[in-house]
Amino acid sequence: MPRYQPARIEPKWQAWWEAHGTFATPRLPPPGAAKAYLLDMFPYPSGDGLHVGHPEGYTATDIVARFERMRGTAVMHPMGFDAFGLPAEEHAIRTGTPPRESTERNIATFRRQLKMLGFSYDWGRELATTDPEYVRWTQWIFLVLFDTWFDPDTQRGRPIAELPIPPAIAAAGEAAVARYRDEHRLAYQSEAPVNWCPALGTVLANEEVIGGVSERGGHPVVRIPLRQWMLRITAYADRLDRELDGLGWPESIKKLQRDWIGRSTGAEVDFFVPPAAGDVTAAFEAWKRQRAESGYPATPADDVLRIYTTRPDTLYGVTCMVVAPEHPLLDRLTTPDQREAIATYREAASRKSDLDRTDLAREKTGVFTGSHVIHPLTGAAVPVWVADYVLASYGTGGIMSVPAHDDRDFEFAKTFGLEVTTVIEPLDGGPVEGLFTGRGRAVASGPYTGLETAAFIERVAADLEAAGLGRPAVNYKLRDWLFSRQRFWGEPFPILHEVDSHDRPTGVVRPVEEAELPVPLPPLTDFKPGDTPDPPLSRAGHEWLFVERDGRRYRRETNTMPQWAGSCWYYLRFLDPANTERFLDPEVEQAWMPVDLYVGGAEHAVLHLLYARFWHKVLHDRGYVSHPEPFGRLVNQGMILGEMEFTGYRAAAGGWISAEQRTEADTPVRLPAEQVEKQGEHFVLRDMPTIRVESRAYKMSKSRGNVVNPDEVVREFGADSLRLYEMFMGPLEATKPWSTAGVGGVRTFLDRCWRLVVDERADDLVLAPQVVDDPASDEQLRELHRMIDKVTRDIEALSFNTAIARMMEFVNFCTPLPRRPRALLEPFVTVLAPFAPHLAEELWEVLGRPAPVSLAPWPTVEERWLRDETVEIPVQVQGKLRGRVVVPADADATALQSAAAADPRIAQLLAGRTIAKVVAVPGRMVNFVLAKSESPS
RNA sequence: GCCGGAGUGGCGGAAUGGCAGACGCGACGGAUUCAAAAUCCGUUGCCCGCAAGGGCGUGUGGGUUCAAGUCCCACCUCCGGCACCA
Repeated sequence: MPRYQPARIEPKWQAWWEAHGTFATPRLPPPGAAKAYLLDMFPYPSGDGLHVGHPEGYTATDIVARFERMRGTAVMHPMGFDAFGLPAEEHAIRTGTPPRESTERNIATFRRQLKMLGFSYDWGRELATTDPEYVRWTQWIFLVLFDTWFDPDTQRGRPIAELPIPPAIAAAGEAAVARYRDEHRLAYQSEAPVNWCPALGTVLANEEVIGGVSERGGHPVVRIPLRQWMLRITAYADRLDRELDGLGWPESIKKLQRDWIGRSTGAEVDFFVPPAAGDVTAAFEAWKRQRAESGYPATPADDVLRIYTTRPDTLYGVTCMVVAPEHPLLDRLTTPDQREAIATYREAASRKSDLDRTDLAREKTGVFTGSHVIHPLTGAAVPVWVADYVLASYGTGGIMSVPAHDDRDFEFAKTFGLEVTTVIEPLDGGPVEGLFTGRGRAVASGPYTGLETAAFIERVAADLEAAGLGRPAVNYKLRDWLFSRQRFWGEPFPILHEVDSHDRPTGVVRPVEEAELPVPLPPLTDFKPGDTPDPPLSRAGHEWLFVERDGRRYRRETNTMPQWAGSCWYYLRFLDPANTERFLDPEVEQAWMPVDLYVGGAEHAVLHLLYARFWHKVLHDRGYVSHPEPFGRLVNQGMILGEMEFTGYRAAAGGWISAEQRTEADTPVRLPAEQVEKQGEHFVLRDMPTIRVESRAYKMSKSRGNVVNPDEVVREFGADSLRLYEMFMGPLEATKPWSTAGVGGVRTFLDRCWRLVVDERADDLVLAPQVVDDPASDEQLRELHRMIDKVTRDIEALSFNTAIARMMEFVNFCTPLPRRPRALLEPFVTVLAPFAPHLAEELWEVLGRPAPVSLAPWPTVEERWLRDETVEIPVQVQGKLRGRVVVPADADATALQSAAAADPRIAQLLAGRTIAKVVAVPGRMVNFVLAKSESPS
């Protein structure tokens, strides 16, 4: 009884492929062969094992990989693990198990599950970001960043040794030069405010802080400054933005990245801060004269309040200035009688996380500093306020407030009763009362009155620059990348801090020699965070912590890198995973890069993809990689939701309550599909049709209990069924709900494929008696070649659902055939192979062909079988379908028309009518348009 | 609020401006069977009709076109993301 048993054949072929090295990739593509680098976003090996979302993208790339291999392309298709990360560390804190142990266990689970699904990875290239050899090169790349400065003139990263040293610095000695270099490196240290939660003893990410307290436990969080490693990604902001242009990425993802980078153009303008005593006008005039001579300074002295605006055309509408609570000039601007109010406000602001401060629902707050600055164009005195809606970290940390033409300024002015001065009118129509944020024409703007926004901006920026009062400027929302974490389970920084005889840092930093890499994690038994934001590594033994070099004593950097570090370059290491001499052989890099197809979830649209592009560009600038961009084509697989659910609501008082009337007090109850029916737009209870029921699929989650486990699906249906189902569900990029019945459907299809070839009633595994060596008929060949053609084109377009539908049609065509020619079945099995590789290998063997079908040549489509001799053409009268005629495939418009007119039914409809026009599209359709008022009734 | 994406049978979904609903699930009917499972064959958008046939139909309202799910305008709903960036 040889039925289709995936549990028997799947492990068999997985073992076969492994034993024969079927998917091992050579170091370089063979001469003359095309190459394809097909990459999945490697998973974080969580303790829960694989989720059904993982195999969706993995199957898609695997089908392409197998397809390309069969077409003779050299395929790079690797897999690895993004294994540093928080969950392993928290598990370690709870259980005392070292993170490396649990991580290795989880990787073993993931590896087993991935192999169970028959993906054609070259497992010889497997890597984990936690492998000491991998960490070695991650640290090495950090040292490249440390050794690089960004030359704004050429827009490229260059070796720090090439950084021009200003004469004044050079004259100040070696220490000053070293400091100057440190300030220009792409990896640099700075004091940055972080969210410190004393109760949890850890620093939290912004996302982990809600309403000023920790997400977990609800403990207070304070903002404290901490010395952090930063990466100067902002230097590359412009290139990261512009170089998205040529990429084959979804436009939506490009836009997300552009919005994240947030490039805006406008102008910087200096407002004069008058001296506390003396003649303000005279001082202002003197300042202007001085500026006209010296020009606009790159960094503002403390006699000006510098602001950035995207709308310099609203300069005449400024009614106040607002600075961030952290603004450096705030002390100087605060008058004695306002000192206390300002101090209180600042203190309150410092306690808030960024998240609270940007809560839109909140009323605007602020305090007047008591002082005024002088408007550079009008000479008017403008009051200066402090408010936390202005962010210290963007632009200059201060703004000019134009209530008439900016939402936030308008709201602020309303709250505090400040003046609103209209200086822009819409191009169409007259003045607008109150707020108008659009572009338009300037009014009451001195010499600029009457200019339209664009012209105004251009002129005023040029005038300001000529007068040394401002200049055109570009700003980015993107901030430098805070790169250090106070965590154990991450890559240690290959950095040494010089210490004095009392182990106090001298401020001198020294990179670890390349030959000494990797810097290993120290052995620790206690991973718990402490009472201070000191990283766990600071509790390492002295033998790890302190080292001597050239007679000086150093303490190791005890922060670790964030999880993103490893995923920034893994796609490069896959190409040359065993190289002990360098991170990647340039010959190999040039042969395989860039990645031709990168598939993964949209949750990485910004961070991972932006960080990886940044590192790649630095490596490119420094000559280590040949392409400026790593990922040529990107596709995001859609999310797989849980099964569709029907939810009714039980009223607190008892009985059902209709879904649209429910309140928080009513209890949701999950209903079986039989109790529900559709009525018009909504689902209702079958027994009580007045009660509406919600129908929706939800994201899979443990708490909802709708998580589908791939192990169970494979056990019940087989890996090929899981692969095929996930591809058949719908378009790769769409969000779609899981349906176990649907898995059963594709399993039935695979059963039918099996029976097409195998005799199920025999005792042994033998060919079905219908399988014969007859030549295939013309009709059969047409069916076959059309199927091959469609599947080929659909794989190229990643439209796997329709490719599978076409294969199903082909099987439906073959099943009733009493004689099934091999010439039909063998090409079908090869076409099936990328989708259901185990079944295809087994059928290939039953057909008596030499394994593996996985490397058999992809069948060629013969054009002549795609053409029909006759076609059925729809005939319309007045655009309505009224009949069909069969005509030769090459019939022209005239022939079509006469054939259609000859059809009895059409002739009857046309009898006695005046034909105004006939539209005949050869091979498509015929439409008779009747003269007006003559439409048949 | 802003920015994406999507609205097509009971469900998942097909459809270069040219026969709406391919393919699958479910449902119904038949064959097979002592029976059931499995399998095979068929029907299945809605309404009227015994039928032939006819009418309606791709979120809503308008428009372009011989012809619109597809193009244009306005709106509604759902999903996802961002969110005081001056």
